[in-house]
Amino acid sequence: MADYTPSSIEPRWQRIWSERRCFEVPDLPERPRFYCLEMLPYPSGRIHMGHVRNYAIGDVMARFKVMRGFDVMHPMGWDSFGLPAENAAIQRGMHPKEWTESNITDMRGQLVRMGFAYGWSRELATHRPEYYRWNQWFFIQMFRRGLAYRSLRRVNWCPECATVLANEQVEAGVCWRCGTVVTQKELEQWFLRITRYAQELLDDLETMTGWPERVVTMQRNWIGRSEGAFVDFPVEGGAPLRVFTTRIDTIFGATFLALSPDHPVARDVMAGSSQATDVERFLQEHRNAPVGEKLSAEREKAGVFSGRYAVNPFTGSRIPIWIANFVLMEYGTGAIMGVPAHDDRDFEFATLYRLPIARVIATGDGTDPPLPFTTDEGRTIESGRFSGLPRGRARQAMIGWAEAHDFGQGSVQFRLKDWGISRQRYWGTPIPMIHCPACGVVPVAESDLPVLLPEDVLLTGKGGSPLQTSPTFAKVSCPTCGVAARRETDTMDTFMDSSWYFYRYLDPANTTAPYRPELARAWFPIDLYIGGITHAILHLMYARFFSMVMRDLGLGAPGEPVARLVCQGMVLKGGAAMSKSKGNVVAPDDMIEKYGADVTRLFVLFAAPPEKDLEWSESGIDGLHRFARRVWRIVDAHAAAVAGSPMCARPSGAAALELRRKAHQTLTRVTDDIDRRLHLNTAIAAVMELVNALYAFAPAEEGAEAMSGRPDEDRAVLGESLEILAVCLAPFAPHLASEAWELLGRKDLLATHKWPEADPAMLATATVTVVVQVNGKVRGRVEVPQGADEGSVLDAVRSDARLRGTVFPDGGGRIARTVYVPDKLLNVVIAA
RNA sequence: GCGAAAGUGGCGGAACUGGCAGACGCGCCGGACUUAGGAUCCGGUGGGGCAACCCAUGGGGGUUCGAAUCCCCCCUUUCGCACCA
Repeated sequence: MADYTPSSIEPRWQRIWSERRCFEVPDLPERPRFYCLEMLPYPSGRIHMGHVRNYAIGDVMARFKVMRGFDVMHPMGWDSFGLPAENAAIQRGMHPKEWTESNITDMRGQLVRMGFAYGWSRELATHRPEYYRWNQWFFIQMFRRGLAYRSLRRVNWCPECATVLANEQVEAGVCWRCGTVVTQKELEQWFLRITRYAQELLDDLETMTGWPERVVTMQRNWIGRSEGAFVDFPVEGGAPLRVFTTRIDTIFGATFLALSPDHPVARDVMAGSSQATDVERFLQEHRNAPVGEKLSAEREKAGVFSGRYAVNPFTGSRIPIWIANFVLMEYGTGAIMGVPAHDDRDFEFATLYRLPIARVIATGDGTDPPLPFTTDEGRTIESGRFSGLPRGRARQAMIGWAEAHDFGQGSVQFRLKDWGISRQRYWGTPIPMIHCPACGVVPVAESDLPVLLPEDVLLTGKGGSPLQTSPTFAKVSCPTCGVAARRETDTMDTFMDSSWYFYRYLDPANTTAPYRPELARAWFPIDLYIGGITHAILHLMYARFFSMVMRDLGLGAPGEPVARLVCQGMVLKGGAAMSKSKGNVVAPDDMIEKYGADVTRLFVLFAAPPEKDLEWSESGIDGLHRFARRVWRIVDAHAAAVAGSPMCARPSGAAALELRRKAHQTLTRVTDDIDRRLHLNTAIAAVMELVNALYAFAPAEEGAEAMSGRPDEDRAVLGESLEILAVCLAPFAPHLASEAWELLGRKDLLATHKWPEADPAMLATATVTVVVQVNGKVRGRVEVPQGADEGSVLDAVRSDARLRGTVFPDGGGRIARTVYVPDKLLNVVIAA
């Protein structure tokens, strides 16, 4: 008997799958299609257990659908632009491209060794010009449609390194590299107008039933739609101030206005007033506050009186204008009306600075709750002609009044902001724009794409955009008028790269278009997309946005690219995410060496359902190793004895019939668990049960000799059951399953073998066990023919000596009623 | 603070539509085979009485013939957002 040696089995099958191109699909599907996608990795150097889990889940689905006869698009690629490559370059003097390409080679090898069924001919890497030229092309299309524009934006700035910092590079308010306190600076940046699609992005969420509820909720909150109104407050001796409010029904209680310290008129409002020096000091302090602190809700409220007054357009009363640190410039208009009686924040602020508090909402039952009263109940009071209205009616009436008198209008605001894509980084897609002194900002001619990332740059981690250090890159002549002009030296946010890559897989070699639209029409939407919950908001929002834009560009994209989304949980060790800094990393390569790829796959799939976090456990993986060896031994022991046995659909022996039932029931369970429920852990549990049943029927230790003395039908059923075992295992442990298939004498490839249908006759049993309850408590069980009616079950209960006394205490006189669920349960209710 | 998800044996988890709680695996206990076992196989394993029975799915209430599952309140944990006017 040979040992189970994954180190010799696995590479052989990997070679066969690759040589026979088992997982390559035609550009246009010829059979029913299934697009199975996993989030592409950043090529950091090594795959980790999180990747293994993510890709193992996708691989089960892809392999299963291949066997079910689908044309399965199951591609893999590399999200290969990004900061780590640049840092590696700075630290080790290696070019980012060299570092990235070498990592890709290593990681591809690791994925192959895991036995994942990718169509590698479609592999892409986003740092390659043949890919990123289409980022540039999309950018230009968006620019032409007004979807890309320039604007000032505050960025994190390290004065020591003289460089822009990404949010991740700001640690507790200081520069990650040199520890200097990070300040803010305004720079001209490129933006994509995702807000144009805000309403559609929100509306579609209602229909996205294939997405996890929590992701839908997160996206809805992120879009953050609120209905309200703009109101202009006249300012004494100045231009009116516009505020946004969702609570215009409380406007009669507005006792102050508050401006964000970042509001463009904050400085002007107080010019010449007696408060000028106080305001100046306040603004100065605000500007110097560390970035992290500035946005925190726990921050103490603070403000300063501007010295000016505005007029409430509804009441005509004079109210002070304050500048307050809790007012955000980024939302609404950067100015608010303060209604302390009906807003927690305004209340806190008014209390702090002793501003008046005026109740204008009452419940009308004489038991008005204490202020601030912020719920949506009640009616207006002290609100002039609008008094006595329910909140909703008051809002309508007041907006109408403001519109009629031309000092306000109803409006919808979104929390979602336009997407700033400029990065002052090297390792990204160059933004294909040219700054011409005569024509302004113009796009590079499409025939000149791609704008190649220059090689002759200095990477120091200091200073502005690295592309500026190239002696040749920025010098260009204007594509419109020909005069000397300057090339844009910023690069794109790498989220651009990952927003549409799943379309490029369809047509990765296309040199004249990002892809052929008819291919998108044939393959989209993606049937199953699997990835980490960390991308629930940004990546998936951008991907949806891009898909809408691509649809509107006539590229055959559906508005929503992903039909079903699965977010797998994290892989933990010792209760914490595996990370280098914690030193709790388990390397997939070590696991392959120790247990093999199949066992590693089985473990990550068995230990927890896909959506839950998975706690790594060494003894847990031992259990799966044992299981794999059990499978191996039972196949190895009986393969010779069962080879060539004809099928036996209706064995006469009880044990053989029982085994055949078990095999076909397992097939049904596994099929349903994978296809409908995506409960991969219970699918594996079902296969384990089948293996246990096989051992009970024909222990491996007795081997071929014992089987040779058994009836033909035993050998036939054993052979069939072993084949079903191989089939059921094929998506999870494909190498072991393929090897078993071959041992059993099958000449075709299991990976592309047709997934069988269970024999319906084996799914039903002649008799069923019906649970007998008294008043809902289990009192026993009876065996009855399947489909038996209530009377027969009661007869069975009466003929059971033990049950009779419990169920019919005085011959049945006190039975109030019975509840019968056919083939399942009989509940006898006995009156007290 | 707001929002979402989850809470089941010693552990990971199962129980699909309200119908036998604890599938499957780990661990543990016992047995077989053995010079030996950290290999393998077989059996046992929620708790209490050790028998018929009783108790048990974070806690408390409710709906129901029947609740891990549905409803209400509370507790705990995790995640997301965090002054969004």
